[in-house]
Amino acid sequence: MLSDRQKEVLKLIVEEFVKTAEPVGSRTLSKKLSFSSATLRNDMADLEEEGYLEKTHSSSGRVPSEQGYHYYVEHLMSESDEPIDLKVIDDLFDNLPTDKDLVIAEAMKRLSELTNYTTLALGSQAKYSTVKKIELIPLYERTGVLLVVTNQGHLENKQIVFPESVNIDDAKEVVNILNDVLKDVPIANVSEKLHYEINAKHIEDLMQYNERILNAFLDAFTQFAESKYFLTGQSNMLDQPEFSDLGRVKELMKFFEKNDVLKLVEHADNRGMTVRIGTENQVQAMKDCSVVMVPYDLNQNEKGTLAVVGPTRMEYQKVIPLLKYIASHLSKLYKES
Amino acid sequence: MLSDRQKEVLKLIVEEFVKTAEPVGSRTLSKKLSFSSATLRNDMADLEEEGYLEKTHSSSGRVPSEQGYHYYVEHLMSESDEPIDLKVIDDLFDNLPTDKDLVIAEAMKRLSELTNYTTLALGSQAKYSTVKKIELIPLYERTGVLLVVTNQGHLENKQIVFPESVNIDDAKEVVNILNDVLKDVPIANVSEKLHYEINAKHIEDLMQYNERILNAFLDAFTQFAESKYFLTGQSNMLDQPEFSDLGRVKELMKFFEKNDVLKLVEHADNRGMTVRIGTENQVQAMKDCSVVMVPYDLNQNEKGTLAVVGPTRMEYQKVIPLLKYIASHLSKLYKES
DNA sequence: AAATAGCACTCATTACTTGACAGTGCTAAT
DNA sequence: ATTAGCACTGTCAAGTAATGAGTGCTATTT
Repeated sequence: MLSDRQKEVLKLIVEEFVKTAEPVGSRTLSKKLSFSSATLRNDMADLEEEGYLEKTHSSSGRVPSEQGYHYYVEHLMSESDEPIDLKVIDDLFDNLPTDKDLVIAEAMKRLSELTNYTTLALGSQAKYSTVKKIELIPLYERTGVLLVVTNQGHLENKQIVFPESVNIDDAKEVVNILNDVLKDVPIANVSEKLHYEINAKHIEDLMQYNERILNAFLDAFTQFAESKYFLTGQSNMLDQPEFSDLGRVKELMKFFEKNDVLKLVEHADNRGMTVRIGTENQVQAMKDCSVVMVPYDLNQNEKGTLAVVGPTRMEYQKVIPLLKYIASHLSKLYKES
Repeated sequence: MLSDRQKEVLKLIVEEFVKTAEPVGSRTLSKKLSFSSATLRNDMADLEEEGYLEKTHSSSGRVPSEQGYHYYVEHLMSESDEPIDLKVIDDLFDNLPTDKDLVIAEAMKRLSELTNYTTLALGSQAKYSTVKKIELIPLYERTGVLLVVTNQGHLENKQIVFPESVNIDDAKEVVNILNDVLKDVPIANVSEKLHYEINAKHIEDLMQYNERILNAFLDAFTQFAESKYFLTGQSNMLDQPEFSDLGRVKELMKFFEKNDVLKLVEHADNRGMTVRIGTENQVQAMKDCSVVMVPYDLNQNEKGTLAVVGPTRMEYQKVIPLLKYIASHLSKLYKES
């Protein structure tokens, strides 16, 4: 068990290190706590033994370990002294853009500017919704736009060019049949359903020489399955002193460029905040980074995720309330509509 | 005027420097050219005086100047010795995805992998096309998706929530009127036209208490005006030795993250290749970078732009033919449909 | 028993020096 | 016109030394 003073020491070390990015020594602490540096050195040695602190080298000050950060976030963190400025966020929700995706994107952009970290948002994932309507909008004799709309208002579109053998009325006929067959079918089951019904409804031949439409159609569904995400403020990380090493920077930027970022928010607790610190992220490039995730409601069944990616030495005090604030705003927004 | 030998010297220096990123000295050159180093030193001094070469410090080898690169690209560059591998590109155009935007994105992705530089593509810009169809797809009693399709097959959609005072039939009525009024109107003129017609057609009151629809609608047009672009392989630049300096890296990454990248391809010659070297890009962060741009046909009136962004020390020999090859493929693709 | 003062010791960081080396420009010889 | 030879210049890497922040331990004080 940690003594009260040890807790206080740990808290101060985390906060000091977050602020300065320099290992914290006993002298610094003794200025804030009315104990001599020797006394605090003993506490620090104990905290290190228990795994809450680390040294960068044998005669350096202490730095919080991953365990130390966790303990801080879960037990020691208090309300920030300077109250957080929510104006920029409130302003957005007071003057909502009409496009919901834009709300998320903009909120996360502002969050990333406010915190100087990178933000990641997972919006509503089309793959969990059902087909509402399929439509073919003709443009010219042989081109048209194929639309698929889901009950959640997601939309995928494909421009298609018909082969000469197909006239637009045939194509419309196919679309009508598809509408009948696929209405209210969950996106995930479309492919299966389609194969089954193509036989049952004897539209096989119509489909066959309309292969192009079928393909465009299947393509649209494939794209639904890809989850869209918003990643903002990648370059903010470059201002963090932990990325003063070129190798690290490369590694991180390449990681951000890959679509692997989504792995970061996998298996997040979708009922409350998740904090993953350093190596818990299971990604080499992120071993000095923390990810704070908060779920938000998209509708009764579905949750999205908002996350902040920063150095382990992150201003948790500031990030966590901000994230929760935005998540609750978004949840409310989706509930209303 | 440059003597033949001087041209040869310039060519070799450019190619050697492109390969090694090290200033080229007279000894290196004399191994490839059967003249003594002293002779070549004289030529180098002349080339420097004429502005084709530079020194990094008083006793260093020579490095091409911006003018030197230009001369190389315009007069000295020859076919690459090792023929360029077009397999990866051909493969894409042999197995076309149904979505055209995807073709561009994928082509540029492959180009960026092939060259290890960053690529930038400007696709067809909706703002130059005309309104083909406006549609409202109802989802539930009070929500729907508003669609605008252009003659080029571009599409913008907005999910909208009606105020209680509006029923969906009213909304549909508005959409019908808009369809009449805006059909074949260029996107750029929509706003003007709309204001004029709202008065003329006496739909003012319908519109007024349907403000939300009108806004969603105007939003859709605003989004059309934003040009979409594809930027790929940003982190490739980090492997270039010119970006071994953290400050530079930061600057570049921040530049890529802003939407300013489009400035790079502004005023490009849309009839043929444009090469902008170093400071010609008018962007601080790009002062050691070159941009090679090639236009491609989207249709009779409209051109897109493909560009490669790399260090000034770029493999022009490899990049230029590849870019042209992809541009011609894309032009053909758009012509067919 | 808890807290503190004092001291030897450990690393990291910075500044400075040095030698090796790759290259130049110039002059004199071919 | 070309080349050999040489003095000179700047960069880079390795080595050295001084500085300083911080620790652990022990003996002493409260």
